[in-house]
Amino acid sequence: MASVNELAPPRPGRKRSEASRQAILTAAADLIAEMGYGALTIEKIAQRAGTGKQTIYRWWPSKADVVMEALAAKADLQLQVPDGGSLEADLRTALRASFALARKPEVTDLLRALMAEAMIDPAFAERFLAQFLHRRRRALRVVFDRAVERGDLPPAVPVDTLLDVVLGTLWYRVMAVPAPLDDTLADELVALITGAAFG
Amino acid sequence: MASVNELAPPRPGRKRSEASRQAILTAAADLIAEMGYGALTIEKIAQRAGTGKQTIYRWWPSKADVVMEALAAKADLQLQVPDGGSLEADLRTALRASFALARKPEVTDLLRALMAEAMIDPAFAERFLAQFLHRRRRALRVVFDRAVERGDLPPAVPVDTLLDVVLGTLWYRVMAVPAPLDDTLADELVALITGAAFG
Amino acid sequence: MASVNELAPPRPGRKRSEASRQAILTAAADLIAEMGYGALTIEKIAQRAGTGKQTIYRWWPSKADVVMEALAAKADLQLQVPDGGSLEADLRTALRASFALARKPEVTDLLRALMAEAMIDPAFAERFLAQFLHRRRRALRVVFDRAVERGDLPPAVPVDTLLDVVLGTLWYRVMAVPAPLDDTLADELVALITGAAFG
Amino acid sequence: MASVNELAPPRPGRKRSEASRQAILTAAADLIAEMGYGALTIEKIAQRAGTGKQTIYRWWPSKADVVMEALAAKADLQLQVPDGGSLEADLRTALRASFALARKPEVTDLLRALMAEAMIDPAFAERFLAQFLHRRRRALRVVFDRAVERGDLPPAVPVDTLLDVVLGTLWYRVMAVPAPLDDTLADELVALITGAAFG
DNA sequence: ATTTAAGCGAGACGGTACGTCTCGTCTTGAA
DNA sequence: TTCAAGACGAGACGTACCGTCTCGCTTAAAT
Repeated sequence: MASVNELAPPRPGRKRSEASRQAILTAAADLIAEMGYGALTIEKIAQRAGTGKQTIYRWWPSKADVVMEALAAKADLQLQVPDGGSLEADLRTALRASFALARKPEVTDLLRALMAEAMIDPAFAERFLAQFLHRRRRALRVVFDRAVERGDLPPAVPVDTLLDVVLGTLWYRVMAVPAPLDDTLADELVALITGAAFG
Repeated sequence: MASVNELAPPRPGRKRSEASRQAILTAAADLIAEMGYGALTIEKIAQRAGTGKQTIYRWWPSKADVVMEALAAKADLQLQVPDGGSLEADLRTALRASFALARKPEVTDLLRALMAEAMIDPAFAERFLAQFLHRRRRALRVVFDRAVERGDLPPAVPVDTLLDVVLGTLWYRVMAVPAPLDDTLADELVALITGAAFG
Repeated sequence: MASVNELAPPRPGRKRSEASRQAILTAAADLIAEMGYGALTIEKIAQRAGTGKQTIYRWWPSKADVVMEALAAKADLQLQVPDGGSLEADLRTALRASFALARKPEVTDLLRALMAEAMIDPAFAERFLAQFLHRRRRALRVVFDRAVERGDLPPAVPVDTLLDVVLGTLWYRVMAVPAPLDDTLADELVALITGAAFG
Repeated sequence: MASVNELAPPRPGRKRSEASRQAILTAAADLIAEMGYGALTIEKIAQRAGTGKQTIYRWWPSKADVVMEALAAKADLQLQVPDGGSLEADLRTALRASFALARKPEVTDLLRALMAEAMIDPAFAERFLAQFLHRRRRALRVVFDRAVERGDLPPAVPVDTLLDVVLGTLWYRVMAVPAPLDDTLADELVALITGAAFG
């Protein structure tokens, strides 16, 4: 997105400070790790980053958007699953990668914070779904679409529901359950989905 | 909770006002419906309920606990699933009932708010999990345990993972997806779980 | 001032803290003495006084009103001039007293600050004129009215202009001139006014 | 003012823009008339004038200095009183001219603003007194000095006090009193001063 | 003609204070 | 002892300006 290479209109005035941007994202992530999202404030981010508050308000609509960009800096949002020949192989690959990312402690904290904010602030929810959740959902969907084309799944299979199942399980463990997001869970989900008769 | 039935020692002084308790729960639920959980404050609850703030602080540790009690007043937390003879029947019954409850708009709002708060406030998370989430999880677990006993499921089946799948899907739709929590989804989940070979 | 003794309706809730009121007035006066009115901020007053900002905003409409009340605590606003038998005697008494008050350094600072604010903020100007300037002007006016009754001044004398002359000179020295507000000036003004032929 | 006439070393680089200077002075005066000095900011002046903020900071040490220069553009600061033959005539001429200038609404606003700023900002006070107040005071002083030479006033008369009386009355009406700065006041002051016995 | 040195409009920057909002506690007098 | 009311110390909110610092660009004197 935002490939503004072609005709970036040379606006007047001083350029945005990349150093400040980085300092703000780092400060936000560090503060969440130290004291939790509940205690995160714009003022603390600004102070820790050594910037003015206005520099944050100028570029991000809310502190949750700062956190979302901090996550994007940590996690490649573009999930790519090469064709492994079967649904089972592809799904295992995709889930293990997703789980490995989501269980990294500094990522888990950010995920929880973002989902919480999305449930509280509808305006942010829109941005979070569009820029994060649905992006990854679409990436995972190609695995299922490929399986349907390949014949691994019957054409009538409710792909959206399968996505809800897989992603729901991931998020449920992130949010509500102490059980780990490990390869075992990935394999169990793969077995569940590939083992179901569907019909 | 705190079943003060057995031996309520007759302490001196004025009794707790049940009218105020009800007014507070109602005010909290109404305000969430009107302006969202993000705009909910203790002060607004007190003003709407016509009580003092201290009356809220005296009886609930946080505004999220007020909301949790307001939800308990709306939804019977004790899910009972009579034995329907098969896993398929029991699971369908349980899921349809759960989904019907969770998709009621005034309940959905409260669920979202509580889960959000649980992800932000670890102290509340503990109470929320113990008093709400795990209670319902245990209720659903008997359906699977019964199926294992009955032989509908092999003994080695990872029951906890199945619970995560079912409840995760429920929560994922509540939180992140516009798709409805309807009987179709319940049936698809039942088919997925009962259709899987498991081993 | 505002003797609300007669029928103070017993309002519910906590009473206003007299300790905080005093701390705020003292802090404001001290800060002006230390760093000047230009550097005075509500936040510094609150911090120095050990109160919250809201406690200031709750009781005073602006920081200038705090300063005005701090001045009232230092200077008795009710100027009383006993009848000395002649305009010359009364005027000398009144001016010497006024000048003695106004030249006290901690009072001079507050006077300058209040007049400055009155010229910048029309809403405060109204309060300052009504509650301070005109109150003292009226007190001085009785000296001249008494002189007219007594026959020391002809009935057609423009009393208001004489008040402007006397008070204008006082303020001009406070604001713009290094020359002192001493008894010499008072005597010169008395000589000027009682020596003029008026007619 | 800053007479850089003699040996302006011809420096390289772009010349100061007279258009911007005028636009800034005009914008400052207009904004004061529209919203009062209290709401005047450097940023609003720059925006209204269509200049950058730096262009203001480069040439004026504070916004009050901008206002002072805007006033100089409106009012000739050099008060000249030709010899009219008597103190009475000269003083009447001088006061009527001063009052006529000071009562013009757009001038009154600027005078109030400048005096207020001088009482708040000691650094500006120095410039204001030297470049404005004392300049006019000296111009008026020649009227009294001439009268002493001429014999209209006894040699021992406290000229400085008379200046304080006259200018104090002027400023007091500008600042604190709704009564007009009209010819009547001028005549009353002349009568007061020429009618006093002084001795 | 080219270089060099301001000045210019624009606007981002690190800060500070604003006036408001809400927190959780404390105080008051009535029930 | 609880209740409604409301003041209190605390501190974050989002905004407005401060005075400074780039940024490309326009000028104009010196090369």
